[in-house]
Amino acid sequence: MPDPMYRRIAEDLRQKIESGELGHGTQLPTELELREQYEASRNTVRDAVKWLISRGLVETRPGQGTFVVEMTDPFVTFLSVPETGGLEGVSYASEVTALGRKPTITPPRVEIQLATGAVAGALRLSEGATVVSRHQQRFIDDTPWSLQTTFYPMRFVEAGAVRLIQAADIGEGVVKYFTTALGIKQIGYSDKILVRSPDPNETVFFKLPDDGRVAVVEVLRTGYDENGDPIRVTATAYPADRNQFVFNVGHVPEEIAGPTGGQATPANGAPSKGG
Amino acid sequence: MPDPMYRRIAEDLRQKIESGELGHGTQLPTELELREQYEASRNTVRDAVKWLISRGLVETRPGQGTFVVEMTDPFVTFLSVPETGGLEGVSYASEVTALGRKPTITPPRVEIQLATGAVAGALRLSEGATVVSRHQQRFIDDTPWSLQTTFYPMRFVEAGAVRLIQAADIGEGVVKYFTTALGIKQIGYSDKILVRSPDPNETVFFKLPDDGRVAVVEVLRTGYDENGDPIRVTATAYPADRNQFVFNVGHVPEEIAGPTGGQATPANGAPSKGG
DNA sequence: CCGTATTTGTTCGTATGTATT
DNA sequence: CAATACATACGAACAAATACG
Repeated sequence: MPDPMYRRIAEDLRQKIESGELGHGTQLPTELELREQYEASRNTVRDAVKWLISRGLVETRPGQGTFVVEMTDPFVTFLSVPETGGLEGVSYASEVTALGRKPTITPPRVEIQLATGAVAGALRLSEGATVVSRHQQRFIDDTPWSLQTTFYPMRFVEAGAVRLIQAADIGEGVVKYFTTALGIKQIGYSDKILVRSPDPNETVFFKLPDDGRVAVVEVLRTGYDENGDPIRVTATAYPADRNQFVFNVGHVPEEIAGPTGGQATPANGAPSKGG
Repeated sequence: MPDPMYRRIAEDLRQKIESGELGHGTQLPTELELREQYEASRNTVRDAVKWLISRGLVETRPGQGTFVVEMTDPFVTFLSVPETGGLEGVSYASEVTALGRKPTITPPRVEIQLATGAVAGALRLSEGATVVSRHQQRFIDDTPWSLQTTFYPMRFVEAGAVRLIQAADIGEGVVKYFTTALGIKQIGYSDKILVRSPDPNETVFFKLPDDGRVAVVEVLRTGYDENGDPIRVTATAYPADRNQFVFNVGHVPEEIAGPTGGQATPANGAPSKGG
């Protein structure tokens, strides 16, 4: 018996789940039943269930039981632009409706702030410089989907882009608005993607389990003008368990758009025999 | 008392960690000391510590104690190609050495397999068609960094690209080899990024904690030729806690290369006042 | 190398609270 | 209201890993 008992119980249940013997949504035996099946104490079977929870394989519902998690089909976000059409022409709304879902965006919450570390660095401002932040919550089919905050240097407002500090959506997009209002063109952007644990706000908004099991993907997009100067930085947070991201480079056939369904790992594992 | 006790203990410790009162690498009070400080039982303070572990804030070392985790500075992978230069000209090795680290790649493990769901779909082959897989383990400074498997349709081998089925690295890159050997040019690729929990192989190779807390980022890259036909699909898995990914679109200034250090969320949270 | 103290890991028992049916 | 099922909390004992003399 190399492994502790709660691990052996957990591996046994895991095998039953992954083999399909316990399908999505089905209820596991109750703690009392597991205790009898494995001849362990209730605390020990609870440790096994906790291990499964930390893998995202099951969830517990007080008063009901323990259930194999249902897989929601992931939403795919395109972070690159189609070859045809201007830079970043597609908006959030068009991305989503194209897939037959109903997008919602809250009106922006606008704040005037002092730039801190990461934002100041990305915008090449000194710490403490004034920036405008515009924060929006985005939903798909009434499900919370992402939290987005964009930071702009205050000089753009002073130069006449006053709609930045109005709490109303800029329908045509800020990129186009900058072109018409200021003559500033965004000719490129850089996306940095990282995965981290959610902060308390994100946990509440996305209704994530409060054990921090589900990570968030943060996409940091910095836009540049013709002089190579950064004109804005956008931080968007997505729950990692319901999102995928696609980048196309060069020429890619059209059909590679919709969700392709199965995303199981194509055997990145051990060799068929030996190691 | 709204929250359970173990949560209040955990939040208190969390606050001490995030405020810097408990710096990286420092030891937390022992379970016995915590039990005295918070007047709770050992099991309760252990539940609090488990909550911190699941957030990746601390780690326990049997026989030693509980410690605030050390942050390793993340490695940045560029998934887009520089504007100058051919499609996908940069190789893994040059990406890494440019940042002053020593890359290592194992010789490929070559297998002949039957295409399954995801791979068959991406390569537009029928299920059960023959494919060649080439699997490599990649290290940086002797730290396991990624697991990569590329799948090619067998027809390329039959057409003369015999080096695909040799267990030796293809120094100039498979993309270039395809051009010289077969006259096939990759004119674009599509990257799909997703986050999932590690499988047992990845847990061992990356030395991840066996509680599945650290996710892996999987990058699925499908390459296309001039006819829009897929010529290969590469699946690369990275531990989510040590990696970031950068995509550049359009024109982006040169300096946006090195690790920019701080990756704290730039305030995607609640408003300064109210909700 | 050995033995001891310290610290976390595992397992059991028990009691009580809370959510759902 | 009662029954069921999971959540929290306490106490206890022994095992395993580590550090130190």
